[in-house]
Parts: sequence; structure tokens; C-alpha cells
Amino acid sequence: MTVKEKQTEEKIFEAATDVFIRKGKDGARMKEIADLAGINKALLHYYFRTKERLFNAVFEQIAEVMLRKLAPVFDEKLPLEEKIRFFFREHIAFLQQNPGLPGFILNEVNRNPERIRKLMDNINPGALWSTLIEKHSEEMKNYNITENRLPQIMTSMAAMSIFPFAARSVLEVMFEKAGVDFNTYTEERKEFAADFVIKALKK
Amino acid sequence: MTVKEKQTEEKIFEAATDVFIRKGKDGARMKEIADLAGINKALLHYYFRTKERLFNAVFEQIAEVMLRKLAPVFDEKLPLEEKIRFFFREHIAFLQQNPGLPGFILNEVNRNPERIRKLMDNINPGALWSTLIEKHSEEMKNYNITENRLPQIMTSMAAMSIFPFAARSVLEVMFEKAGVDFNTYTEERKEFAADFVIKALKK
DNA sequence: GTCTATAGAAGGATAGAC
DNA sequence: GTCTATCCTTCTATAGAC
Repeated sequence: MTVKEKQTEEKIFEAATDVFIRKGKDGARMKEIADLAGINKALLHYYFRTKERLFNAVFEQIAEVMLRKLAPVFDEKLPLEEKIRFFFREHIAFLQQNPGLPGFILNEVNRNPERIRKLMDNINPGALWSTLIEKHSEEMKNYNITENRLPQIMTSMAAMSIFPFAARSVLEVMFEKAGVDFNTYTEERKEFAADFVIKALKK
Repeated sequence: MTVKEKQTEEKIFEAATDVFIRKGKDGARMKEIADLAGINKALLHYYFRTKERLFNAVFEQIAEVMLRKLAPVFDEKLPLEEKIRFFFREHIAFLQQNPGLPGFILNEVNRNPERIRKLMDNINPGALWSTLIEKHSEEMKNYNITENRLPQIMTSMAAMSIFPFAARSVLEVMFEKAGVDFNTYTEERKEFAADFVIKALKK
């Protein structure tokens, strides 16, 4: 009973995740999700009531996974440079496995900013950044990192790793014509981005 | 006659642009476009036949504007550093006026990569980059810029200016809690991004 | 819990009058 | 060229049998 439920619900959830990421909330069709899950449309409603609820469940799980993937960066006890390298290595590796997530999240959040507001309720970026500064106060002397520059710096790091995936199809077409392979590019990017940022920040 | 036509078609086109950018192709409703244009649904079909055609017209115009905005960067006869500063100043200024465009374009292109393929038919990035290198061959000696690094470098520059707008709602919520104003941030970004990139590239 | 059948609503598109 | 009325398809959602 519960086992069977879990199996079906799980299948639906996975199919929904797939379809929502590819088609977006508005473009997704309950029928396609049902087909992909190998079950009937009516079952979707049995388990999740409405498309809206199903989407919310999927979105929240994805957002949570992404946030959880970022947390270690702030916790790890590493020298600053190693932390930057660690971030790009881990984050880009994650995106290589989930290349569709950035575009999905950014789009759905832009269409409905309330989603991100709910997610961020427990997080105060300002406080997070302050403790980051304190942790590395000694090292900081060698870098152009000050609290008032942190918004620019943090968004630049996010941009360096996330943008290539959010703009994936554009880059793929451009690279194709220039004889560059996207996978090779992302693999090289782990080190390039780290070097780039460290060089830019060093005094 | 032609004047009236132009007026109405123009009104429809502008309304469609607005709605498509805010809601996306799938989320947009012909009714909403008609209302915003102050006319009747049937007129939309009279002028543009189908939603698909109306969307294509809007998309192509927007994409063309964006590409046209980038071209000068390659043409301008400026020293390399000035060119980089010129790019961020101009490009971010354009995005400040059109903050919704990056998210719109990236999303619609991801959903239908054929769109970008058509757009890029006349452009060979590889060739573009080669001439860029040749133009600045002397200056290059002072920078870590080589042809094989250009994909990484160019995408990093694009990322630095485009990402904040593509992720605008996320940043706005984060900044809000950290007491940072998004408009101030984008204004400062013109110079920050230029300094950041130049520093990262200098030998 | 899962299916078939269908209700009910919405949205794109067209016919036809003016 | 513009409007009203309406068709027709598609999609979400539910009823009801098993």
C-alpha cells in the first residue's frame, strides 16, 4: 500500500520534474507528465490535486536542492582561494549534471517573484556576507574585498558559473560554428572561472 | 488607410511585446494583448493570423535590437581597455532600459533552440573573434588573451553584464534584505565589471 | 489505487455584419 | 478595418466503475 503509493508518487514527481524543466510551468501539459510517468491523467490529480500544486512541489524541491548545494561554500574551513576554487569546481559540476536548472529557476522566479521571497525567508544575505568577511579577515588584506563590494563580487561569481548554463542553447550554437565543444568548455570553466576571479580580486 | 493600419498594427505590436516579455510565449493570452492594445481579439488575427506569427514577429525584432546593440563593440576603434569599458557602459545602460529582455530571450531560446540558429546564420563567432585578436595584436602582449581562451573570456563578459538582469528578481529580493538598491547596483556595475575583467586579463 | 469517460472552462481562431 | 458572436480544440479537473 504505502510502498505502491510511494512508487507511483515518485514516478509522477520525476516525470513532472522532467517536463516542467523542459517546457516551463505554462508550457507543460498534464497529459505529457502522465504519459512519461506511464500512468493516467486522473492519477495526477489523485496525488497532487491540481497542476499548480504539482508544480509547486517540483519547484520547491529543485530550489531546495540548489540552495543546499551552495551552503557548503560558506561553511568549509578553507583558505579564501581554495574556497573560490572549491565553489566553481562543485557548483559547475552540479550544473553539468543538471544543465536545465538555471534557466528553469530564473524563468519561473521572474514570472512569479513571490516564490523567491518565500525561499529566502530564512536567509539574510547581508548577515551571511558579514560572517564570511569576518572568517577571512586576515587574508582579506591581500584582496580587494570589502563589505560594500560584496554584492558585486558575489553576483559576479554566480554569473561566471550560472550564466553559461542559463544561456546554454545560445552558446552551443555559437560554439558549434566556432568549433568549440560545450562540454569541454564547461569542464575547462571550473578552473578558468576560479583563476579569473582570484586574479581580479588580488591586490 | 495606410496610416490607420500602421497605427493599429503598431499598437498591437507594442502590446504584444509587452505581454510576451512579461508572460512568455506560453503564458501570454491573445485577450490580454488585445485589451492592452485597446482593440478586439479578432483584429489580432486580422493583422497577424496566429499567435505563433505574432510571437515570431516580436521575438525577431527584439533579438535584432539586441544584436545591433552588440555590434559596435567589435567595430569601434578603441584601445582594448577602452573597448571593454565601452562595452559594459553601453550594454548595461541598454539593459537598464530593457531589464526584462535577457530573461525573455534566454527562456524562449532554450525552449526552441532553432530560433537562435536562424539568427546566427549570418554570424560566425570564430571569425569575429579572430579579427578581434588581429586588431589588437600588439596590445595583446600585455594581456592573457589568446584565441583558444576567447570562448571563456567572451562568455565571462557577457555573463558579467547579462546575468544580473536575467536573475533580477532573485537579486532584488536578496539585496532588499541586505539593504542594497538594485538600480544603484547596476549603475555601479558598469565600472566594477570593466575593472574586474581588465584586472583578470592583465598579465 | 487506478482506469475510462466526460464535464467544464479557457483560449485560439473564424464567420459575418457593419 | 473593426466589431460581435461563435466555433472548435485543448486542457484541467472530476465522476464513477473496478
